Amino acid sequence: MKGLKIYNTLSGAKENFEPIHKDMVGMYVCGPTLYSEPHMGNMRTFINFDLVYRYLLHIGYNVKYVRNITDAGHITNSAGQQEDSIGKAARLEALQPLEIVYKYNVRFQNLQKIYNLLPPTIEPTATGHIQEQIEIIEKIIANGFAYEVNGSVYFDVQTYKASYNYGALSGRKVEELENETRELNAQGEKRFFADFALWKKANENDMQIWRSPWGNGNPGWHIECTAMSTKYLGETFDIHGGGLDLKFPHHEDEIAQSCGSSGKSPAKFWMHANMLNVNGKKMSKSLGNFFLPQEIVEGTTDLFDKAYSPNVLRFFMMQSHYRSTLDLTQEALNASEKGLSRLTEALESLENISVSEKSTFDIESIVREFYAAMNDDFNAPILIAALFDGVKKINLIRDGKASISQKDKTLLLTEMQNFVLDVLGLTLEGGQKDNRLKPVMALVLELRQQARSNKDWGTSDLIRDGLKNAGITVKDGKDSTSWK
RNA sequence: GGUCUCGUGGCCGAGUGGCUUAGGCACCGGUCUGCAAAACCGGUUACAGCGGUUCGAAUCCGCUCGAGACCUCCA
Repeated sequence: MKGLKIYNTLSGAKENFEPIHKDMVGMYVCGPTLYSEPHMGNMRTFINFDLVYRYLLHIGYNVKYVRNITDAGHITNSAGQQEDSIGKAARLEALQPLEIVYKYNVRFQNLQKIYNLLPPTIEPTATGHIQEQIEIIEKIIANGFAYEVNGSVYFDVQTYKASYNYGALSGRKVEELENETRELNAQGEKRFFADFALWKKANENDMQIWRSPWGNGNPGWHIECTAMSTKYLGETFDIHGGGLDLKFPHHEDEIAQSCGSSGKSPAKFWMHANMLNVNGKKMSKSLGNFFLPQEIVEGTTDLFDKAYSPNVLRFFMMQSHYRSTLDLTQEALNASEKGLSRLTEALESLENISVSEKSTFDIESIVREFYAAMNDDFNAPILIAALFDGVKKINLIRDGKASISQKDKTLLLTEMQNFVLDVLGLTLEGGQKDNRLKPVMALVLELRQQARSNKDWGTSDLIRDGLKNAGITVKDGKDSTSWK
């Protein structure tokens, strides 16, 4: 019992978290569909679950973290766009689906490094698990919850509904689902409008086709997650996560598939990360209001007039709770940039702070706040507030207005580093100064100090302005001058 | 149309019955400083509206207005 509470979408309440197997946690998170570049909104979900992963590790769990890569079923043509006849003719330019996936996966993996995401234990692909998907479909059919029509297999929601609660996760009732006329040629094959495809018969245009007991085709939209989570984590595991937009139908259908095949609900805890908004609206490809994680780091997006480090983006996201929507604005990013800088600088100065006999503050209670915040459903904003409480104390001690004992200093330093670096996944950018630059700067600042001693303000300011143009800020302290 | 969520001070954003100065940024005042910046200290501004429950509500209930999500691939 580590005191962690997690909001479970299944129950709609925070519940005490106890893993199925002592000290072991199995976590599955729905990953990206790599038919195009992941945007910042996609990244928010992965960053939030990275926080979950990091905190679970920090409090001592052995975590198996599975996050899939969808590379089948959704990709119909080149780059997911309308294919023109000329492009089709040019064989060299026509990309195979897996070429597209590979291309964007390389970028996605790079983004994970840039944004300091810990790699999952495994990132399995849908195409690598076709056999497993087929086997689960066979089980579902054998249990009477699916039927085959014309080389396609559909999940039988009405039959399922008689034994299980379809809508357990999303709270939806089948009767209330919109029964709209959808322009799907398969619509006529379904016994019931809410039935969903487990296996689809191949079309002539399909670029990905596999053999199955029902003929050539490709897997349905939801079965891959059931197959891969079952394979790597078992029929029942601890946490299933994903974006809020996947709650229905994707996650609801995963539950149906698991119950329909193994008779067991897949996950004890369902966690949903909320959306990233731009001007109050969900960032999405279809709305076109998205930007790429790479663009914002490089400052090449039109939405902002400057570049921000991935560290700032991460910190910005950590300042809101994962279950809340978050509105991205330039002003908010600027606020995060400054706040983060104050936090990391305090952390650096803590290392060099001098100690006294006694502490003015109750350091242990501050540290307890860190854990209390994260134990309360990963409340990172509260954690950050507590960290800034530490910042304020550190600055007071540094200015000689308060004191800290060696023991407390070690405690505070260790825990603040733990939470800032390991849990929040931030990095100390200020600490990456070029070693060759250090002596040069020391020399330059020495010359400037001499000028200042001689009241030669012209030379002093010339140096200061020149350094500023070079991107180096000179900070005149009480006794010494520093730079960054 | 159906289901659901949200509306907090200039901005972002926690908080779900009384005690949080939440926090960050901005702003104002002060300290420091050759000046400036940076640092530091202190301070102002709030709970969409109306009604109800309660000794007491930003927090519970109802209504109104507004925003958004899902119902179709979607993090």
